[in-house]
Amino acid sequence: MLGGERLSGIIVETEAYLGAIDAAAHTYRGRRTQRNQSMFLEGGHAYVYFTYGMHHCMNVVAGHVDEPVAVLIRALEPTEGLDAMRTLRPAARKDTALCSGPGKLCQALSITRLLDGNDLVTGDALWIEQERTRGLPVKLIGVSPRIGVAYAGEWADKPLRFFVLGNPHVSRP
DNA sequence: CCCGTGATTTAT
DNA sequence: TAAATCACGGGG
Repeated sequence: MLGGERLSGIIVETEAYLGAIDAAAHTYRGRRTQRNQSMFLEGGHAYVYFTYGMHHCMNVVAGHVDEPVAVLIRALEPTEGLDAMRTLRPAARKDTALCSGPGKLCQALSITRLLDGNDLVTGDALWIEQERTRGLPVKLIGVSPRIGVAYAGEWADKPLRFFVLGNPHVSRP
């Protein structure tokens, strides 16, 4: 929600981060810091962090308490509040550039660290609902290695990115 | 391709 | 305390 208006989209691209064993995860080897502490919450909470001096990224915590696994939301197909999103993201020249990346979608929906740790099930500022007008056939789910984790050794190549095949709002095919 | 930008982490 | 890093995005 932003100023009483609802900004929303359908999740079309995600990546899984598997906790202490995953060299690409912020919680690799059980690291627990001020930044990543919300990854240790019960599943259904948000983990929002700030990086590169200008971008935010949003994750959905996916494990139980002290089991720090999460799903990074990498792209949305925007559905409500497109005009507000265009204002929030002046650099986006086409609507497919509004939410086609983890930093982009946070800018488009005004998601910042202020929302870190929020409950995405019961929240009224930031939440996730089941998408109920369109199903997604399993055959339309693409799988690939994760993006931007080349430093992670063997974990760099694991097939942990999932996206909707052919959807133009995905960050890259 | 290269660069901004600054919080966070990791090394002294 | 200091240096390096970074789950990115925009512009050339």
